[in-house]
Formats: sequence, C-alpha cells, structure tokens
Amino acid sequence: MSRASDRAYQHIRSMILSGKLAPGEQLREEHLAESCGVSRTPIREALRRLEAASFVRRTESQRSFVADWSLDDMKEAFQLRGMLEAHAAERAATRISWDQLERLRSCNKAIFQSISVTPPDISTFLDYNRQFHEIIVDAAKSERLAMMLARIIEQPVVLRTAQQYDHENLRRSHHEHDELIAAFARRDEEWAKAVMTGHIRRAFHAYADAHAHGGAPERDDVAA
Amino acid sequence: MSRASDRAYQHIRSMILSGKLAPGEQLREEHLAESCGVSRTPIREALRRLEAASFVRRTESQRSFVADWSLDDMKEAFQLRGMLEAHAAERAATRISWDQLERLRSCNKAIFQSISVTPPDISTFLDYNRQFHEIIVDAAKSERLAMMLARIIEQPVVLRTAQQYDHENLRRSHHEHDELIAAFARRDEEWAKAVMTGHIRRAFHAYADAHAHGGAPERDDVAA
DNA sequence: CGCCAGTCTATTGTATACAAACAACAAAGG
DNA sequence: CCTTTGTTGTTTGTATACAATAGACTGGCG
Repeated sequence: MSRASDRAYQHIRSMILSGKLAPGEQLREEHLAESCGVSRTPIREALRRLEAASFVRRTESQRSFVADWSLDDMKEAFQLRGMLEAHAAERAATRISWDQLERLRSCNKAIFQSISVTPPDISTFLDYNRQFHEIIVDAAKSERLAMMLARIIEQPVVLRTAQQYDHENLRRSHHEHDELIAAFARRDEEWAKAVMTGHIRRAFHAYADAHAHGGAPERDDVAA
Repeated sequence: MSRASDRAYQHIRSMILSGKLAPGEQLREEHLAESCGVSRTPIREALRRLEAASFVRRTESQRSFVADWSLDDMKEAFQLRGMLEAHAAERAATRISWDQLERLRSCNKAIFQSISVTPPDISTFLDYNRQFHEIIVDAAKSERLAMMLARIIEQPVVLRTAQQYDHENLRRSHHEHDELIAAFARRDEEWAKAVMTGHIRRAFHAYADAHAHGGAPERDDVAA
C-alpha cells in the first residue's frame, strides 16, 4: 500500500466518498496528479482500478467521470450482493473449518458487546461485522467469488449503510449472525443460504429507509 | 480497439489461450513489450486488465504469471456464471422489449440453420449463440451484472467450451433457447431463470465430458 | 556443510516529454 | 438560421529514462 498508485487510489476514492469530487464531475489526470502529489502514471493506474470498482466511469473517448448512482443502481448492487453472498454462505457451509467457525463465534460475541453499551459502538460493530463476512467469503473458498464480492462491497452504493442502524436493526443483525453460525455448525447449505439472503435483504431495506429519511452517514462501511 | 494497449491485451490474451504462454509462466513487461511491438506503458495497462479478467495472476511482489486453472476453478466459474446468467434471465423476463424478443427469435433461427447443415457450421453457431446471450444480458438492464458476466465469460476456463458439442448437444441448446424465448414472451421470470440454469449446467457437463475425453478445442468461445 | 549477509541483477514503479485524439468553438457556406 | 468543416486547445496515449525494490547469487562465517 505504500506505492504511489495505491495512495492515489485511496485518495481519489476518499474524495469521491466524501463528496469532494461530485458525481458526474470530470476527472482530469493532470489535475488529480497535482492533487495527489504524484505524476500522471500512477494516477492512470488508480483510475483504471477505480473504474473497475465502478467508482469512476469512462466515456468511449476515454474521459473519466465520477460515477453517479441511481436508485435502480442501488437495488441492483444489493440484489447482486445478496445473491453472491448467499452463494458464499452456501459454499461455506460445507467447507468452513472449525477454526473459522470459532472465529465467527468470537466475532459475533464482540459484535454483541459493541451493541450492548449505550450508545452502541457502531465503529467497533462495523469492524467486526466486516470481519464476520470476510471469514465466510474466505470459507467459501472461491477466489472469483471473493473478487466479485469485494468489488461490489467496495461500491459507493453499498457503502454508507452504516450509522443508520437503530438498536433494533443492530440486534437483529447480531441474531442473524447467530443463526448463520448455527447453520454452518450443522453444515446446512440451504439454511445458511436462506439466512444470508434475508440478512442482506434486511440490510438493503434498512439502507433504503434511512436513505428515504435523508440521513447523512458519517462513516463508510457495510453493516449487513 | 486501435489503441496500443488494446492490441497488447488481445495479443497477450491470444498467446495465453493458444498456449504459447504456458500456465504458470512469468510475464515480464519488457519481454512482452518487445513481443507486442509497443513500449512497456501499454503493456502494463494490458496486464492490469488481464489480471482483472483472471488471465494473469500477480504475486504480492507485483510479478505477473499466466494463471493456471484447476478443475475446481472450472466448476467455480461455471457455477458463478450459471447463477449470474440465470439472474440475468430472471430480470430480462420482465424487462425485455418486443424488439429484443424478435432479435432472439431471429438469432435462434440462424442457430437452427447453422446446425441443420452437415457438418454443422459451428463458427456461425457460436457467433449467434454469443449474440443470443448478449441480448438477454442487455435486456436484464444491469450494468454491474453485465460487467461481471463479461469477466467470467472472458475467462479461459469458461472459454473453449466450443467445438466439443455433438449434434445432440447443439440441438438441445437450440431447443433450450426456444424455451427461453417462450418464457420471455410470457414474462415468466421463474421459468426463464430455471431454463437458463439448466442451460448453463448442461454446457458445463458437456465441457467436463469433452475435457475428460481430452479433446482439443480449435476455437475459443462459449457454447451455452 | 549449511546458513546468513551483503551485493548485484533482474523487474517493476514513477516521472517526464512528446504524440495523438477528441471536444469545443469559430467561420463559411447553404 | 442551421449545418458543416476547419482550427485550436485540452486531455489522454505512448515512449523512454531513471529510481526503487524484490530475488538470486556469492562469499564468508558458524
């Protein structure tokens, strides 16, 4: 991560997420280079990766713009994420190791603690939540799947789900994780898949509700 | 496509598919540059794209190697493709336009003609088959989905399914397409999804069988 | 004989200069 | 007044030189 192109990637990404670069705005390589304090070469590489992650869109004439996301885009991304993550859970059910299962348990224990205090420690919740899902994707043992999920989860639409959860949602999230663990312990693919589908779907509705109410997120992360 | 980086991409890709670059072989930028007749800059860009498409793998120290594919990788890719393409069919069922439906019909008519001659015109079959699936993905109206599918279909594992089909498989493929068209015409999402799932699954087994028999493909394309 | 350190080479990362392409605009013709 | 075409400026594409870094090799030491 100490390479200039990586730093440029993170820098541009955060500028997009923070809104410093507005959706639809054109990204000029030279301008970004100046802004990031590097030359155009690493900027170009960062732009390609940002494009692959759907943060940036390029016209046929190779000009880059900050991607803007419609409501349909959001639905799409969540639908895709739900499908892929359910598939991951299905695969993980028969492949997960005892160690990974144990780590899921301790993750969810930490999650429980983070939401048991008042006010809930959302930041900690998010960290462990991310870990929880990462363990599952890892247990699914499919690099391609992991790659695709990483790309979707990275996306601005799916990000920003956090901070929006009320206590009820946090509690339900924790409970669903418990159910996932139970499904994994029983090696029940169907169950794991079904629980994960519902889990992501609930996350989507929580996001949609929060979005409708116009709340602004303070931190970017997934909260499924 | 006339840009040097695009030509480099195609050139390296074809060298990988043809086996001129063996799986596991290291790819040196300078060497490739010489081989493609361009400088390292467009090669670097091509390598990043090839990496995103899983043709190329990079170590943590940024060295590039031709990806090699295990049998599990193959299964994985087909599973993912089946899931995504079924999802595409599901979405397409309620979104497809009359014009697109008509184009599907004419595509499948052309497919029928290509397999009615002796010997079957596999090349034409493949072209129209690709068109057929493209129309469906297009009708699904999900850019993200299209992007992901494009990436999977591009992959060496999923490629090379062609030329392997016997007459029976070709006929069944045509018939399944007809059933898909019927499902679309009735706007029946579930039906479309189910047919597509079986369609891709059959393609997988045809591939697996052909692979087991050790047949060598002469042309790279998908034949679902 | 094996192992570690230092050096050296091979390979990738970055900066910069120049070339090419595109978009915006202006001018001329219908 | 609209369309079309040429011109100009802005932006991206490519080549090349140089810097940094990871791997390989060699020599010395335990």
